[in-house]
Amino acid sequence: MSTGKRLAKRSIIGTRVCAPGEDGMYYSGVIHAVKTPASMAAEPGLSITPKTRYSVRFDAVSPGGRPPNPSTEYSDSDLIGPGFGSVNGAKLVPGQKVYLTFNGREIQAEVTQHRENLDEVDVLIAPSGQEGTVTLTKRIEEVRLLESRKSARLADQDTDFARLADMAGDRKRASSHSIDVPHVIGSRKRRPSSGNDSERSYGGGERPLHGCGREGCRTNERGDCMDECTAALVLMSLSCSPHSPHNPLPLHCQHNYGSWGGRSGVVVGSPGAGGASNSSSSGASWRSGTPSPPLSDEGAPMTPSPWPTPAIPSSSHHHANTQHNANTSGSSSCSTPGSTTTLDEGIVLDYLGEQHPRKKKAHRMVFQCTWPGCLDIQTTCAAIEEHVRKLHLGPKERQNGDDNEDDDMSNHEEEFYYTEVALGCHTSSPPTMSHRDMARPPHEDPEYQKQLRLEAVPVENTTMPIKDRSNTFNVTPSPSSPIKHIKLSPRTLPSYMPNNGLLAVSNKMPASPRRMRGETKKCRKVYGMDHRELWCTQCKWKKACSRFGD
DNA sequence: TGTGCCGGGGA
DNA sequence: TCCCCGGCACA
Repeated sequence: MSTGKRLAKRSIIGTRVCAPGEDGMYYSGVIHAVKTPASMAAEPGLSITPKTRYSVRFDAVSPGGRPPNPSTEYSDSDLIGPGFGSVNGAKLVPGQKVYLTFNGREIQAEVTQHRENLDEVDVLIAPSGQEGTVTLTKRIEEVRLLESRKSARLADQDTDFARLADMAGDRKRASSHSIDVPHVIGSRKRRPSSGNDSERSYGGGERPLHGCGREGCRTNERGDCMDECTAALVLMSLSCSPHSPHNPLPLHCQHNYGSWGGRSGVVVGSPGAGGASNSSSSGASWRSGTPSPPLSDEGAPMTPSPWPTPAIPSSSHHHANTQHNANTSGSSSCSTPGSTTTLDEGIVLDYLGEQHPRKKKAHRMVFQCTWPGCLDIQTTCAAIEEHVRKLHLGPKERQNGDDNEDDDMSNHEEEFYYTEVALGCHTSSPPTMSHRDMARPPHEDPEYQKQLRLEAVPVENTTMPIKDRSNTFNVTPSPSSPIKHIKLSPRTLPSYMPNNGLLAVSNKMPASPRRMRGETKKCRKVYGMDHRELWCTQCKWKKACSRFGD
């Protein structure tokens, strides 16, 4: 039975925190007692003073660990967690277990070195889907001592309390000894749109600094800019047609909907492949691999049919009837620039202004492997995929499973490790149809895309695999066209992005995960109350907008 | 006050 | 699971 009221604040008891053990490592646990001196102990959690001591019930520790004595009491400065200190101020010793977001999912890592002067930590990870371990250098604020256990829906938003624990903690309350009631899991308290909001669980923010130089593309104090840029650039190269011939969803949708190689329940809230199902209303949809919401209930997404679809009813002027027959011979993953991509719920991205799907390509495409250290070039899509598969991914990556989307997800990983390179083509950006401009998100603006292309050139002048291999983001050196093709791993999409994450790309990347109100483009605003039928399902249900969601 | 959307509930 | 909506947080 629900009262209909939600608690705005909760006791600090139960808050997950980390406390230092005798070995210098931090161990996670839950506050189970708060002791405030003198008269203020009546209401734990609300009467906290600098002298308050906290008892922590530590989680089970793996063999070899030396958790602190459970009877140890800590002051707030000892603890790391929501409402307490942040990992920024912690000295991480080698062997310290940390969590970080890698390829859109949270993984556990082990600190090998902490360079306090640089605020960097070297961590050892064993990414799923890869053999062996990988050493990453992370910013200290990118690692978390607490495993994120928030709901799936929240997992891709910045309310990752673990991050808040590590990040927001000191940023927000460093100046005060009085402990505000922490951000508690499940709390519906709105996130402040302050600086710490930039702490998103970026799916691919594993790279070191890699600024794109675009002002609107803030690097989030680190290198996460690439994700946003990449996502934005993908708009221009949605020629990354879905791999599976029978899977019509745009790439981002597929990946966000799909499963991600099922790590058995270690980490809740680590959207793997896409890491971006923000709009999931059930909160568990991506965990179960179930698309949520369905692609469209009124829109006209690309149909599974491999042949051209019938004309789309003109009930919506947003639904351009420019479906492109993507069933070109050969691998469907070989994209065709200029195809009109239908995004979520009927929104058609007519990127690059190409209105003529059958327009002959005036250029020749080759395919370049982007696996780190490998720049092998093949002339066919199949060849490069084979190359990637055999040389880099290994045969195990390939299993003949076309029976469901999940298989598609995992079976086409090679797609992410090569890039299509055009040799001497020219892509112009004619103005788009004006009636579509009416509801065009900024990223669909030809001017914006043009700007993106211009800006991408100096940054990615050569094919350059990025450290995080999932972000296979390449711009060819072709002189005639700044950007020919961009392969974007599904994991590249920032995890805060909704299912149709691409639509969320804006020419202004706000520091806040939520758009500022003024710039919010939600279905309600775009279509108005009068055209509620055009709203995305989520908006209709008063859920997080899946179309223009951020 | 309008908006976004969480959480819950009914069908 | 779909759909709706009360109500909270926020601008």
